[in-house]
Amino acid sequence: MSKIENNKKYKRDSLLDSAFTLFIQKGINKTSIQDIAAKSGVAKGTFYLYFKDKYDLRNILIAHKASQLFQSADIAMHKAGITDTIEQMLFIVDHIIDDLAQDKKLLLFISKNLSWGIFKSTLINSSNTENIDFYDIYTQLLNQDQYDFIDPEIMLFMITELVSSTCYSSILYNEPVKIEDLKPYLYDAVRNIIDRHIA
Amino acid sequence: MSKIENNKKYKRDSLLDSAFTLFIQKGINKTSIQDIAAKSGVAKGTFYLYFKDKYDLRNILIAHKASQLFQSADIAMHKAGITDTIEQMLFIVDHIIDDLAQDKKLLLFISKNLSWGIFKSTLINSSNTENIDFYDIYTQLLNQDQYDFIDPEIMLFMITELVSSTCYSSILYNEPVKIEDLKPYLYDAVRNIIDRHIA
Amino acid sequence: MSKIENNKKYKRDSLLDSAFTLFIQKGINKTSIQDIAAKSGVAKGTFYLYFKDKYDLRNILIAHKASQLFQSADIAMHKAGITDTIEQMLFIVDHIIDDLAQDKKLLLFISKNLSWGIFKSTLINSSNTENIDFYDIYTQLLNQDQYDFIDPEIMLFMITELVSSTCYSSILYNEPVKIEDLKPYLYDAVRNIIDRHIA
Amino acid sequence: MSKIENNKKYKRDSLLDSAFTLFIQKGINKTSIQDIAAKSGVAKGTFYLYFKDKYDLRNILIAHKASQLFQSADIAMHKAGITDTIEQMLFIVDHIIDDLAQDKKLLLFISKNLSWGIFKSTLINSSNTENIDFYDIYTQLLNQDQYDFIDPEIMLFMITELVSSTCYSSILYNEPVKIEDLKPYLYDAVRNIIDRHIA
DNA sequence: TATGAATGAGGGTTCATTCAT
DNA sequence: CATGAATGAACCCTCATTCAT
Repeated sequence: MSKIENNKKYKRDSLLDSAFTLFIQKGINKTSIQDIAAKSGVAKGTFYLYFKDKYDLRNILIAHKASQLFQSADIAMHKAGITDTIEQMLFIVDHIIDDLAQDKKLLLFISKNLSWGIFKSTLINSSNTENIDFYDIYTQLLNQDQYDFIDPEIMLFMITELVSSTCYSSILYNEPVKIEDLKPYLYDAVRNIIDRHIA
Repeated sequence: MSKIENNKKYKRDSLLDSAFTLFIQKGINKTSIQDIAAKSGVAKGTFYLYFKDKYDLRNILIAHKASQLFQSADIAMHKAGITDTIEQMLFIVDHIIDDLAQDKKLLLFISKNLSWGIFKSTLINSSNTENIDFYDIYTQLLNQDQYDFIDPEIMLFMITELVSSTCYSSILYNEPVKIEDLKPYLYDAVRNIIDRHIA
Repeated sequence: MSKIENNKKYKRDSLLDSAFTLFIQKGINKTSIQDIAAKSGVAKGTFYLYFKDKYDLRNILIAHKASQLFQSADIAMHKAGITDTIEQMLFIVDHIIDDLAQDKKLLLFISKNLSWGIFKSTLINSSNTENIDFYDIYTQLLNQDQYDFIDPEIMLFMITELVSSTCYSSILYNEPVKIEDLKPYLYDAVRNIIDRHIA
Repeated sequence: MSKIENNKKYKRDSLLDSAFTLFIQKGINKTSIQDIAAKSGVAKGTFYLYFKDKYDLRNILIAHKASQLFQSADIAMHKAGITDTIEQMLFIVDHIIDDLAQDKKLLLFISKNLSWGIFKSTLINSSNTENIDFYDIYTQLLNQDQYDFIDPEIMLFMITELVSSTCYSSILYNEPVKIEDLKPYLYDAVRNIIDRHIA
């Protein structure tokens, strides 16, 4: 990569980082392109050389951040040598929750912007080279031989929604209880959902 | 004087209705007060005679709509003569889901705006006379004698979050499956959550 | 005066009082007719039954307040039995300064709004019955027999402008010195102006 | 780059000029930013690239205009070779009065906006590089060796207030007499004030 | 007389987007 | 590639004034 290429990549990343911080601090609607450019130390016009508009940038950001979460969990899972599919799923859930509990800003951003629709279209079906690992995790879980799941996609859907929506309130506001206190009940519910889907 | 009072009530309702439609069509951020007033056939300034700003109106709308849902379910439940607490909960969930399936716009609006935090502060703890029934339902469920629930608030929280987040995707986009196909799995999961909370 | 007449007079005075307070607190530009009406406990429309607009009310207020100041000084002067014209002028100046030093709000209002132009047109030449005494004081001073003044109107003009403009800064902000410290120099200057106008 | 800088300076000056004219014609309160921008032939938004708001612009204008007056008088005074401090003061007063008599609009603007408070804070104590000459004049007058003035600041204050307030009415409205007829009396009064402050 | 609901013009301000440099 | 001055549409909100009651 040439020096110019490097410089471009650096500017793009800088804009992404700045936008991420500002989206969290003030919300996407109250964040102006001027704000993002200023925080990145570039001119307003430069923004348009890299992104179409604020929402284009946001979508890229979501895919990027969510993908990172799953990759990190996947790597840790393999390191831990877990092979049972059910335990793999629980490990990933737990790892992601812990990551988000550490980084509440990230949770705030992802929760406000990530739905199952985007989850599937942007991440799972993505041809985006950045997010390949993520697609792998998903298909590996669904097409494995250990268990014979009934409607595995519904199962994953319910788990995803239950976990993400309860964690949002619990991690960010400790409502109705803090995440550590919620976890036993939550994982119990998840296990039950899985059990009910085994043929 | 009654004529004027009636006229005011009519205007206020008209503004609420117009705003509701526009919030759904374009989202609250892209809806201007000008838009709302125009759709209601009143002048821009008139809006401010009834509401402080867009968000004041939204909060009133959320409380109103959500309260209606629960009241309607409560009434139907009593008509049906259901007395078992667990069956009551499932009946209410089912009734609300059916209402929302009929009125996707309402679902869209409520989902985007109703969180567990608002759920508790606006509805449950509300001293708002409009929403009294709703508070009653909640406390009746928690303080009944039939069952001895462990952490009933966590239980209700998990049920609420699981149901609301899965229904959003399922009713609106039939993703991953349509609501009728999701229901068996969903109610099964709900029942399991309840079972695990019985002492 | 009938009961209705009394009521009308009362409302008018109430509007004048409310406006005076608000003009001082927030300035005339930031005071709305709504504000004035609300403070008086009457409806917005009622304002227009008594005054043409905000500025109509203000002019009436100025004439009224300024006239009061001079009347009060005149009465005190006669009580004190001062007969020498020069001493009369100095007595009036001193009395008004003391009144304004006691009532800084009044000073603020009058200074911002009273010019020599209004002074003459509204007060001196006024056929307004409320301000008759004031006109008398002015003509008495000019048409007396004790002294033979050269250009007495210029003399009064210079005295009025010197006193009013220096007092504003001195009473309100103690700049460059407080009024008690300014007085000796000021009265000395006034006496000198008078002396130079004696034929 | 110099072209752009020139253009910016031109725009800024154009806005200042337009505002000045409008402030005089309609008063600052009735002058909208829209008006100023339109008169300058720029878009409304452009105004905010140069000034924070209307009052920011006004303050810059006052300092600028008042400073010009004193500079012009100072230059003329030195050209005339006047060295006696008392004569210097009278020369400056006379020069400024003549300038203002020629430019009634300027007088109108300055009178409505310039008080002793602003006089001191904005002009005398200013670190603004534009107004340095002005500060010099003031300190030179106060700290000279020819005369030993008692309370020189009070003296200057009284002269300033007397001159500015009488000139306003006289120049603009010829009330009570036109400025040429007032001058003899006024300068006589000023000389007397100075005399009484010599130790 | 008195009301106060309704109006809608108009103000200040922000900001996405363009384009000459 | 990068800039940032300029734009002007669009926003929110206030308020003097009117008029049906």
